[in-house]
Amino acid sequence: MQDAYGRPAVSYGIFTQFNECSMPAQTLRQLNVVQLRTACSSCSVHELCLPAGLDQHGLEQLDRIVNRKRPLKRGEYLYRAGSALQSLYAVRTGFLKSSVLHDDGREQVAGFHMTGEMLGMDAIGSGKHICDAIALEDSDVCEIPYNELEQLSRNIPALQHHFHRIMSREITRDYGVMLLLGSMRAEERLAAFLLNLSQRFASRGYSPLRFHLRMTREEIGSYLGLKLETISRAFSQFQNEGLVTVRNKSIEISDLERLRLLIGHCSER
Amino acid sequence: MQDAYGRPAVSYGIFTQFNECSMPAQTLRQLNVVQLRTACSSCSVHELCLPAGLDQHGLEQLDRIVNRKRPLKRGEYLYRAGSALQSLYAVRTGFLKSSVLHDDGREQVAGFHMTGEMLGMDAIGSGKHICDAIALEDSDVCEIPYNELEQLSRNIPALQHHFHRIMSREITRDYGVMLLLGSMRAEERLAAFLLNLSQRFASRGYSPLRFHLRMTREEIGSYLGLKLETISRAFSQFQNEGLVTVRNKSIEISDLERLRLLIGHCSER
DNA sequence: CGTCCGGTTGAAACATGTCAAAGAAGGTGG
DNA sequence: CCACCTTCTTTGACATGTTTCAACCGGACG
Repeated sequence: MQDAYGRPAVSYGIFTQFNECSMPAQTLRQLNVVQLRTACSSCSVHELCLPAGLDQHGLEQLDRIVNRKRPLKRGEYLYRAGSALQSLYAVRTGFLKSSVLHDDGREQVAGFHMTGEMLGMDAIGSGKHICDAIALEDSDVCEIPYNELEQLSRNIPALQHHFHRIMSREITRDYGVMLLLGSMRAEERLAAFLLNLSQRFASRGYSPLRFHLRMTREEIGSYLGLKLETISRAFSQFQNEGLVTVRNKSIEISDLERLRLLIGHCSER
Repeated sequence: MQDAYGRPAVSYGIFTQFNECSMPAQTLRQLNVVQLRTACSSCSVHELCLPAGLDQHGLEQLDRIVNRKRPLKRGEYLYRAGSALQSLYAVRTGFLKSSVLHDDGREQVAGFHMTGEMLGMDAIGSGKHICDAIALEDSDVCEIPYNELEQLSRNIPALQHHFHRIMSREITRDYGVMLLLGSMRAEERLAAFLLNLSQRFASRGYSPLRFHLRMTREEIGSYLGLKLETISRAFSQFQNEGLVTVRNKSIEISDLERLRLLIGHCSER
């Protein structure tokens, strides 16, 4: 069972309807209070954000600290640069970006976040977030109060280790982006970006070959260190070469292998 | 008391001589065994890598797990991409780089590391290092077995929190590099780089205005996503404009303020 | 003393950015 | 449900910044 975007239907309780109807805010808030304790143990995507080796007792303890935030509408901020660290967040459904703002107004998209991914670790160092996190579509996130996570992870080694791994993976991801920004040309960057998305969709049970971009060309460009026109041209180029079929924000990868080969073979820069 | 590079003399026991004389390797190794237990508590730079709130007991426990590695010669690897995670490392003296290698041989320098900075966190996620760490000058590092650190940090909240902060700061640093690579032009990048070095030297008690670069133009270029010729030209440009005086690898910043202004005011890219 | 490595500089090539115009998509309110 | 408005996207022509290629310099080192 899949939706219009080729996403497998994920059941996540009565929250589903919140994205589809427009309840008055008042009702919504009341329901949320009830929802605050929604259990990780019954979450359909918990294998994405929780350690495999977590036993029943550990799960229960975690359930006790994890809250569900009010669903975010497209364009809403999850947190803003400068705001104090309260919690880390795990994406339950939806799609977010985080972006760093330079003093002079330049924006650099630092990452895109999808189901099962964790946000907010940038704030642990200084106690303040250094980037904005913004929903690119209506999204639903779990909130993990940071202090309680730290405390709990002292008692549950598996959780502790898992948390370290998540932070470390953020670091390695960043290194990958640096490699991309520092040494690839435009088409390579876009190919790498598409392949990365493809792989992330695939590991969540979506099609690796057909997906919808949730972000604009400008946001892709910002992430890849390019202008939106360059992104647009690169897409056209890929399409002309029969690598992908682009129709607005829907992408179909026609030749995954050639897309892979493109990286590292189109220049020696 | 300063050395030829304007660095304050750091006393760190009998190890000092290892950098200055050339003992037979055999003798060296024997001495190292004795040195393995060199105490953090007596380390002159421990305020750089250890939490402020660590009490005497905590320090002693940490001393028990931290080893001193054999000093690295210039050009030696601390670890290589692909090697299994054993330990994290704190730079005691010296200067290292970490670099990611792309399949096709392209190298991207992901960071430079100086006294008090921690390396190796990239490996926690997968259990393997994803980058090479190479000494750019003779260096001396402390080795912190990762498993033991994880265990110890469960018992010492201050240590745990400190470790999280260090990882988080690595993430925010990476975001800064992404901003730089993604949205700055060549001269801005170099200015940002120099200012960053300046500030790091300053916080270690060295001069913020005069310092020696430990890396080549090519390594700077790789870090900044530019070619070595571009770095060279940018240095010449800065010199012509009276911003810095460059003589080989020695840098003197003549106009810190104008260097700062340069970032964000030379383009709107 | 010659060689090698790192650095500098110039000229030309090239990739990407900039500016502009026009078209398509998507959301909003009547 | 349509019309309008805004935002996003595409494409072209041109400008610009950075790379590429090549020559040369100077210091370090055997």
